[in-house]
Amino acid sequence: MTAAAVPAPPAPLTHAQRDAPRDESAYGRLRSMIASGELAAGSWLREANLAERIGVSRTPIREALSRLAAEGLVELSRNKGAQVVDFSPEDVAGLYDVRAGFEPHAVLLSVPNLTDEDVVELAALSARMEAVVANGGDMEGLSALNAAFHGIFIERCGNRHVATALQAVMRPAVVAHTFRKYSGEALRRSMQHHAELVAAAEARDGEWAEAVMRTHILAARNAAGANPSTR
Amino acid sequence: MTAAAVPAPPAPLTHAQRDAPRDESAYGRLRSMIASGELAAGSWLREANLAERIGVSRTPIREALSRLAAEGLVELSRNKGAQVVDFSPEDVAGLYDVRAGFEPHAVLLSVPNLTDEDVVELAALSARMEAVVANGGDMEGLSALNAAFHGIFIERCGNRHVATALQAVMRPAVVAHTFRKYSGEALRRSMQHHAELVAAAEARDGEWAEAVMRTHILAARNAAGANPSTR
DNA sequence: TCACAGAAAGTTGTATGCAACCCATTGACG
DNA sequence: CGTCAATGGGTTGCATACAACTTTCTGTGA
Repeated sequence: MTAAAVPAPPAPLTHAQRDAPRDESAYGRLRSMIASGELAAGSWLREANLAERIGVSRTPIREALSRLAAEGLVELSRNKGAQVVDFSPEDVAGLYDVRAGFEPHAVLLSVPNLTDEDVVELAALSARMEAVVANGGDMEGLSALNAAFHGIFIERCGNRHVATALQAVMRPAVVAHTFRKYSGEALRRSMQHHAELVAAAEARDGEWAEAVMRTHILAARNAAGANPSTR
Repeated sequence: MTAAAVPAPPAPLTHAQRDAPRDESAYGRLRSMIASGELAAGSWLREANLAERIGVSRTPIREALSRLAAEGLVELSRNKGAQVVDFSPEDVAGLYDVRAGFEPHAVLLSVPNLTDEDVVELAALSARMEAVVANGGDMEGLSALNAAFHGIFIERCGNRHVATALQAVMRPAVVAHTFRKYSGEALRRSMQHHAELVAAAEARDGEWAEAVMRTHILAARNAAGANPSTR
């Protein structure tokens, strides 16, 4: 990818950041229900049922479903309804393959653009994630922090459309699911990658950060049970 | 990017293909109105107004707008409405940069997977595009054919999420706008690229195709008035 | 027993009405 | 004259009602 000398855009917040912790909208509620597995993959989503569970009418449910469909989290069948997309191991592998091919380069571009405040925030997010892991749980919260961490690099790469493209393959549901499948060791290693990314960012060493990010994503692909040898 | 050995998925048709020529739904109508410039970039979209122009009630309009917002074609402001996103030259450059970094690799992966029928279809699409250019016009139709042409490569690359990610940066409105800005010479050169891609596909030479595609996209970036020297 | 037609139930797609909210104008007051 | 509050028009957000479609069940006939 050629470096686009786009002057830092007006901070297009990612979905994961904008409505990460508590989004009371029907869209946010549904998304978190999918991410948590409360709505199982492959299951049919009945609008009336969801409306009652969330406590709104069908109208906002329908808008949320169409938005989720555009993001690829659910699949709509005309006059038949929506179902949560079921990610096969091959699908998950494909998602991480795209990220592995894309995100490290975005990191390479972004490191020179990072402000001191960015680095401080990266360090803080890394520390918070380690704390969550130490307290042993809340994989959904961890997933949100992780999205914010990665989002900083992506937003600073100088091309806001990189975020657009990557968002399509950073499905919260899949990431949360991956975290849940992590072994204790894999989880600790993942946190170490974050710490090393912070170190590379502090050193403003883009190539180092690029390499760490590639490692990080390929390790995640493996932890998701989708390493090349098994498929 | 590592090649994902995903066994050709059940043909997830792209939006551009599924509803390219005539989509009578409110979503399709709105999308084509934006692509054609009938709804100017930056202008506010009033739901009641659109509903009347298209001849439906506000409900399907609202769903279409939220879907278009998820795709990044319009921007929603809560309680204020939607406006067509305005792509600055830097934005357009960023879009083509992402494509330049991504799509050639997808082509490299896809060429070995192309069936004879795929190659025939590619040749047919290329011929149809040349015919449209020879008849001198219908940039919207050309844009649809172009999307189908590129879509074949993307769908055959063995990773359906590549399509998901690329779709986010292949905005029909931008592509159509780029075509409109093409000079006659740039347009003919673009068609030549297509023909050369067909030749590379017939020869099953992935690296050749990859190189042509990279050329093709960078030429498009330049034609869009966004070559690096000018920004 | 099986196949098929018909009806009935359930679900989605659309239209409409009303409340909440934003914005601009206007008027009064300092 | 400038500032600020009230008010009105206009738009969006949500709830509800109804129409259209899909699926399933049931009953009849071979």
